[in-house]
Order: sequence, then C-alpha cells, then structure tokens
Amino acid sequence: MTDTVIEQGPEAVKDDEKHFKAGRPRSESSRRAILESTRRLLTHVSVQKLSIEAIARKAGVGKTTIYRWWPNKSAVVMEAIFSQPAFNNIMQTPRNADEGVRAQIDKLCRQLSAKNGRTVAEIIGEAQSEPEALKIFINSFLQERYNTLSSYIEGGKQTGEFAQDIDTDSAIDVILGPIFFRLISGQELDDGFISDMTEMLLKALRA
Amino acid sequence: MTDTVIEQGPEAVKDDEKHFKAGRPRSESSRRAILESTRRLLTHVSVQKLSIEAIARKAGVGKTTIYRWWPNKSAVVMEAIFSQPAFNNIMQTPRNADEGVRAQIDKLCRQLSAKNGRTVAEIIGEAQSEPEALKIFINSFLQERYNTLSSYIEGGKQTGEFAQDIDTDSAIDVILGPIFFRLISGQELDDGFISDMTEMLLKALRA
Amino acid sequence: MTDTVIEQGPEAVKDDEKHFKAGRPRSESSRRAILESTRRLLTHVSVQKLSIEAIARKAGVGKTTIYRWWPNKSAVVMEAIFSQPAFNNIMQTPRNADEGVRAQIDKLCRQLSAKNGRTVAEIIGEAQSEPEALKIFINSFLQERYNTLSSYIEGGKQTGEFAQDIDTDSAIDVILGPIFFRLISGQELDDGFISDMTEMLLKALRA
Amino acid sequence: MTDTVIEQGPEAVKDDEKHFKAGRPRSESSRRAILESTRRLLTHVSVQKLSIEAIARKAGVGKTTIYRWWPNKSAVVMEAIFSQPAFNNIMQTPRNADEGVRAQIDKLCRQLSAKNGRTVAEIIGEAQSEPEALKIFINSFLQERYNTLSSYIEGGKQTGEFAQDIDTDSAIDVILGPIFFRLISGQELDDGFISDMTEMLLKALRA
DNA sequence: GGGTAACCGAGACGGTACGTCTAGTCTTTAA
DNA sequence: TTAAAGACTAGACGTACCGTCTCGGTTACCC
Repeated sequence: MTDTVIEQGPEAVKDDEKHFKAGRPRSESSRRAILESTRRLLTHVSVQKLSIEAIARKAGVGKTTIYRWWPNKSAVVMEAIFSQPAFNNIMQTPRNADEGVRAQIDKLCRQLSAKNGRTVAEIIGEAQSEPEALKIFINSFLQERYNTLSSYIEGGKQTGEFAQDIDTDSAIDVILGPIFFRLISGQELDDGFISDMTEMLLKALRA
Repeated sequence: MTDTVIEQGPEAVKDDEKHFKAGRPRSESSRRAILESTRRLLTHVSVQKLSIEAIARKAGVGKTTIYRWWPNKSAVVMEAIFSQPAFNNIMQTPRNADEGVRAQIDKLCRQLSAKNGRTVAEIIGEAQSEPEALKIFINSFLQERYNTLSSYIEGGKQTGEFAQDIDTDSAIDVILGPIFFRLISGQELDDGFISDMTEMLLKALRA
Repeated sequence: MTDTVIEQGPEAVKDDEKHFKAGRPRSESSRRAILESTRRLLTHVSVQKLSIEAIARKAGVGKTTIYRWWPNKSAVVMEAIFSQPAFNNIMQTPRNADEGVRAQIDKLCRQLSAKNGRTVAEIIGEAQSEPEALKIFINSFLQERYNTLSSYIEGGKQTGEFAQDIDTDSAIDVILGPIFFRLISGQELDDGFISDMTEMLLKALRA
Repeated sequence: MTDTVIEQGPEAVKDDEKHFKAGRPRSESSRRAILESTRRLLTHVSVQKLSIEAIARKAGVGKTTIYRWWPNKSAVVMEAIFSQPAFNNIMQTPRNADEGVRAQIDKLCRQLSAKNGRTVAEIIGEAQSEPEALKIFINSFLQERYNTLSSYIEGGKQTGEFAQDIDTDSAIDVILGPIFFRLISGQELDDGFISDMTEMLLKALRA
C-alpha cells in the first residue's frame, strides 16, 4: 500500500479499460536492483551524501532509468526504506483508545530505532529543502500514522476515555512531536523516555 | 550570548594577560559582510542550496576567509540567524511555573514563525547528516531553551504545581517536540494549535 | 659576483659616501635561511611546484620579506643555485683556442650534470613565460659563458686555429645549443655524447 | 599523424571488427571548440598562465570534457598547436643528404618563428617540470624530426657525403640544439644566424 | 512476422560547487 | 624603517554529481 503513493510511473493508470501499451515494459529486475542498492548504500552513507550516480553504478543501471521512474533521490530512498516489511503499519484492533495510542507509540518508536531511525531522520532532513519530498514523506509515511491515531482518539472521545474538548489534529501532533524531536535532536528513543512520555501524553488526553 | 558558542576565532582568548598578537587582525567588516550576505541569500534559497561560493561572491570576500573562521556552512548560517536580536532568549521572571512554561512556548513559537522558522527547519535538516552541525545547533540554540524550561519545571515540582514523578528531561522533550514537529512537517505554528497544545502539555505536567 | 646581478635591494647603493640608513637593518640570517630553504626544497620538488609560501614557511620568514628582496620566485631560485661554489666559472688560461673551448664545454657539462642540471632546466623552463626571469638567467649565468667562449673563439680566429669567416656569436650558440638541448630534452649529458659533440663542434670551427 | 600520438580516446581501437560502442559519442564540435579556444587564448597569455578553466569558459564546455580527453594542460596545448597544418613535417625527398639536412633545418626554423615559436618555447618550459608532458612533446613533435634527420644522415654516411665516424644520434642533437637554444634563450631565428649555423653544422658532418 | 514504440545500458555533455592551495597585498606589533 | 606574522581578495586546481542528451540495442504488443 505504502509504495503506491510513491509510484509515479504510467502504471498509475489502472482503470478498467485496458490501455494500448506499446513498447518494452518496465524492467522489474532493474527496479529491484535500484531499491536494493539504495538500501545497501544507506548502511554506509547518509541520505544527503548518497548520489544517484552511486545508486546507478551499484545497481548496474543507467541513470536515466532512475530518473524515469522517480522524481528525485528522496523518492527513491523513501520507497527503498518504507517498502520494507518493518514499516507496514497494520495495527491489531485494541481493546480501548488508551491501549491503541500506546500501541501506536510503541510501534512507531520501534520502527524508528537503530539504523532505520537515522535514515528516516535524514529523509526528514532532506525534505526540509524540498517541498515535494516533504509531501511524499507525509503521504507515504505520516498519513497512515495520523489516520490510525485519529481513529483511536476520536473513539476515545466518544467513549469518554479522552476529554471531549481536545482537538484531534493538535493531539496527534502533540503525540508524534516528541518522538520525532528525539529522533532529529540525535537522542535515543530508549525505553525510559518512551514510558515517561507515554504517561504524560495519556494524562494530557484523558478526560 | 548565543554567538559565543559558535565563535571560533583566537579572540576566545580574552584573559587578563596581554597576548602577543602578531599579524593582521581579523577584519570585522568582512565578518559582518559574510553574515549579512548569508541572511540576504537565505531569503531566496534554502540552506542546502546556499553555497559557500555564493556567500563569498556576494560578500566580496575570499572563500578562504570563510573557511578560516567557520568550520562549515551550517556554522555560518547559524551564526547569521541566531545572532539576530529576535533570537535572544531573555525571559522575564514569571510569577509561577505554569506561566513560565507558557511564556517559553509562546516565545519559541514566535521565533519560529515566518521566514526564520523555515530557515531553522532547514538548519535542522542540514544537521541530520552532519553530527558536528547538530552539536552546534544544540549548543547554540536548544541548550538555552532546555535550561530555561528545566528551571521552570524543577521549580514547579518543588512548589507542588507540577507532579513530582515526572522526569524533567523527558518533559522538556514532550514540550519542545510538538513545536519542532509542526515546523519540520511543514505546518503553520498558528495560534489555534499553540493554545491547544499548551493546554494539553500543562495538563500533562500538573500534579 | 654572480649574485650582484640578481640583487635588487637598496644595497644597490654602494657609493663612496656613507648613506644614512634608518630602521631595522636587513636580517642576514633571514637571507641565508631563505636561500638554504630554497635549496633544500628543490631537492624534493621542481622549481615550478616550489611556492614562495613553502619557502617562507620553511625558512621561518614572512612572505613579505621574500617579496621585498627578490622580484619573483625565479630570482630567489637562481640566487640560491648559482651562488653555490660549483657554479663559479673561473677558467684556467688555456694553451690554445681549441683547448679553451674544450675546457669550457667540459666544465659546463659537469655543472649541468646530476641534480643541478635538472634544476637549471627547470629554471630555463620557468623563464620561458617570464621575460624578466629570462633576463636574470642570461645575466647571471649565460653571459659569463658567452664572454669566455667569445674570447677563445676570437683568439682562435686571430691565431688561425679557427676559420676567419665564422660569426663568433653564431658559433657560441652552436656550441652551447647541443648542451642545453640535451638538458631540456631530458637526456643525459654522458661522456659519449660530450666527446662526440666536442669533435663535431671543433671540426666546424677549425680553419 | 601528429595528433594520433596525443589522442587518448577509445577511438584508438580502429580494428577491422565492429566494436559495440555504447553511450553518447564524443562531441566533435566540443573538441574543435576546445582546440580553437586554446589557440586563441595563447595569443594573449603564456602557456603557464593559461588555465583549463579559461579554455572551458571560452569554449563553452565543461571542465570535465577537457579532463576526459586530455591528461593535462600541456597535452591540450600541444594538440592545439601541432595539429595546425604549418606543423606537418612532410618533406620532399631531397637529391642528397646535404640538401635534406638543410631543408629540415629551414623548415624547422620557419615553424618556430613568430608567435608559434614562443608557444613552443613555453611548451618546452612547461615540460621541464612534468615528465609526462615532456614525453608527449618528444613523441608528438621531436620524434618525427629525429627520424627524418636520422635517415638523411645515415644516407649521407653511406654515400660518403658525411663522415663515417660520426654518431647519428649525437649529430642530430648537435643540429637541433642550436635551433632550440636560440628559441629558449629568447633570440630570434633570423636568416643570418640560420645560414651561419647551417654552414658550421654541415662542415661538422662532412667527410 | 513485421512494425512500432518505449524501454534499457552506457556514457558524454554543460554546469556548479567543493575544499585546498598559492599569489601578491595589506595591516598590525615588536625590534 | 624593517621584520615577522598572518589575514586579506582573487582565482585555479582536479573531482564529484547534477540532470539532460544521445547513442546502439532489446523486448513487448498489435496488426
């Protein structure tokens, strides 16, 4: 699901009617080689120091092939990172709102720990000067967490678990904020912080 | 106060004893021209697209002069931005902890609004792939806000305004997090969000 | 004698009358340090790659001190090289013109062998793009060899050893040419070549 | 013929079999623009003061394009200069050895007169500190003159025109030496000198 | 099975910027 | 006044990538 947001190719046209599609089709093996090479290279260098040329070289692919299918480096990197199984966000339906929020916080912190967290931080960094990259990041990663949290909070407000007067969107930012702030300020997302933060946030939400 | 952290020059030696100081002294006018040019250029381009060459060109200064006094682009940018009067952080002593935290949140949000906020976001972005730049950012900007908030929260815990069992450092991250998260996720720091957030955070802190 | 040609400083005033000479006197130790450092550096790098900065650094001297006393790098190098005892050109008075020419060829070839030869070649190279350096080279090195050869050839023409119809200046160029050509074309001035050449040249000169 | 020595490109593969030749082909117009710009710039500045950047700027070409096809500045300059029609060395077959040597001397002196001579002198100068440049100079310019003279001298020795006991290689250096020496010592290659020299040299060669 | 068309790799292209180096000048204090 | 130190503007160095382009060659689909 994640990658369909990123995907830019003509495949986007998936309408009912079969389109006349002349010409050689996109090479699936090249696509995989590009993403795999990107992941490999990111274990050694930062997103900003990663170059399209290096990806192409390593993947044994022409630069044009990359430029044809992705609008910029950030898009390649995000598809490479977020298409990994660890980044799928399917949550088990929780027993109550409190538990749902806790589970989402936990899951997100686990996803952002270790190497992947650093890379996501670098992606966010890259996105600060490229509005388009920021949009892709939001659509392909943040949106889903927003939606999940949103449903939990709305649910909590209805059941009376959470205060009725809190603004859902603001609340989400208050929840996600500390996590990403720790990430970009170079601090660990250690268990101590996670539990401290969780208690504070739930106290803020509760009725 | 901010810039003393960044400052690199031999002026650091300000001891009582007179030092032998051979050679032509640092040109104050070049220093000012560099910082001013940096500020001007940043109104047109992002931090990442800003080049040392462009700064030198615009300031009518040799590249070496920049490299002599600043370790990298981020350091120049930070000194240019944070040395502006708007970024001094002198807070009036508040009547109580609650008011102190509110004032600090307000002040920070005002500093990060408009053009400056974007630039700070870009600085943070740049720092994601340069540990040294991150360190400078923390020392020359974040640390002060940390210290101020820390004293308010500790005070609040002692007077009984705030809960005794909260961890001060975690609390600070919970407070600063949402602000910087809005910033880096490209959303406005509008009044509605600020007041929503403030209420939630203070609820989380209160005894 | 050699170096007076190169010398440019105010010492040029060597008139009888004592001149009032205010200010700190020229440092003889700096002068020696500069020349010695130049010689040392030239054992590692070529004349063109030798920089004034490197000389100043090595000699523990300001760049200004060098620029004050020598017009350019070539002048420093030539004074450093040609002031060595090996480069004095005092010839014993020969028994006849033939022997004089032979002796001069021999001496020159010996002076231009090994490391010194390479350096002289580099000086000539440097002088190709700096007319002033070329002039200094001619005055401080070539001229003396010209004069000596000229007197031998003129003498030979008078005694009938050499043909009357040869032009002395042209003859000198014909004699010196092959030596310097071997030098700048990177070939050794080996004994075989020296004797081959000497025979041919004397045959050309003889009546 | 001259430039094939300099040429570095993959075109060197001119075998019968068709080679697969991927990628965009070398731009002939860029190549011409580079050489032409080099020639133009050399009418104003010396070889040593000529910079690759200036060539690229004037030719409207990226620096990389120059570095891709030539190993260094000297190589560009030599191809620019020696690929001119005036520098082809095709000699008419002479009636005898004497005439051949005279013709070669004449031709060379004509080629080295005026502006071109100065540039060749500068090339030689440049080559004094760059062994690789010297090698290219020898291969792309000197070698041909050597070969031609060699065949004439060998011929002359066989027909009895020239002395049997002269060493051909030494003789060539004796012939070329005076010409290049006049060049690098900044003197004109005027007709008077050329005829004086020619007579002396042929006298030296004759049986 | 031939035509068509988009794909592929390779790699050259004009550019920009990097961070370093040196030139030659300027400006200070100490001798 | 000169020496020494070292900062100054200026600009070239050779390298790395950018994003575009131009090749020869490949692979599907449709008639």
